[in-house]
Amino acid sequence: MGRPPCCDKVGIKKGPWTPEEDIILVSYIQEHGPGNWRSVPTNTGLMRCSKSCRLRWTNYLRPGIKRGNFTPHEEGMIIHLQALLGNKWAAIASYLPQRTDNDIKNYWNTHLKKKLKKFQAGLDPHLAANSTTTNQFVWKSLNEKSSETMGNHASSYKPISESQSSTYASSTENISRLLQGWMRSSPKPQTTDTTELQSNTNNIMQNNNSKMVKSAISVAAASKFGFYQAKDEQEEGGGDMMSHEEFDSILSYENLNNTANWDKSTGDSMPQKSCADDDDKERHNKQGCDQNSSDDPPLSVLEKWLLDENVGQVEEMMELSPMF
DNA sequence: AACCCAAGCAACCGCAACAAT
DNA sequence: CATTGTTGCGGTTGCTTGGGT
Repeated sequence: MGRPPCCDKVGIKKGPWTPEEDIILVSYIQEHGPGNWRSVPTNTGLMRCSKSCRLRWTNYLRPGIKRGNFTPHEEGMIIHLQALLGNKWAAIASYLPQRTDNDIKNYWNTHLKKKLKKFQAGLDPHLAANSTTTNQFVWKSLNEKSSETMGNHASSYKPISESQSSTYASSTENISRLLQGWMRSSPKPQTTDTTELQSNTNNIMQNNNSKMVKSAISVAAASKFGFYQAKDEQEEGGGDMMSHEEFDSILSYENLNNTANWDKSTGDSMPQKSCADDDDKERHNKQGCDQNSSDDPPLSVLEKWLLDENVGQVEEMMELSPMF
């Protein structure tokens, strides 16, 4: 009978995060950087446990998160990686740098499982017995299918490296979106003044933009895997966002200039916080900080194999599918 | 309009891994 | 080496929302 988990402590708030809490959290992280989550609730006054703060940051607030529909190619990647790695969502997410493990996990459980079942049901039993083979088959099938449905839109696909400015949402964009959603759902806002709140959000956004960075490994992976994204999707996401384009235009420059310092796994968006920082050295080493160095990233055998294999498959797919 | 149900997703929980002492 | 504290991960829950009746 040990002490209760931190989140069970009296006074710890649970449930959905409010925009105010998000702003407080982002402000704090912007100033101090992610990590040392233990101290976050204490220093910010947030009535949340450290785990909750970390989760909120990594899954929703950190810059670089892409939300919304998964592209057919992302689907394929997930299916393929799941077959290779199993339910290692964090590992899978590392190959889809714009997506969080939670997002991928949810998408797998709610969409892809069903799709796989559906496909497996119609497959040759010998093929279906091998999940890896099956999933790779499904990936191709799905892509072939999606290429049919995409039709003329196929030509509008382009590599992420050419359109990354709009694919990388800032943490403040996330807040903005949340704020708007929250305003929609709350006729009588809990805050004194939502205009002020939005103004605060904008301030944070502007401050945060200067620190907006992007993962070097993600760029490498994206270019190597040949991630593609539909223009339609970008446009679709832009409509409901306050000043989306405006911030995108700023981000596009910042992102490209801060590529090398982004630590995806910690969500560390602070370019000035180098990998050599004593505090984070171990964690960075463990989680692949070396990959941010100017040298070629050291890849595990599995990663090398995976990358090589996927390159082959992507190229093959690009040849086979009109989508690419 | 009211109710029911299923899907989707945000958030929580428990455990494992790791570092510090 | 053992203990303690912190962080990260994967499974699961439960709330919200949208569609159907």
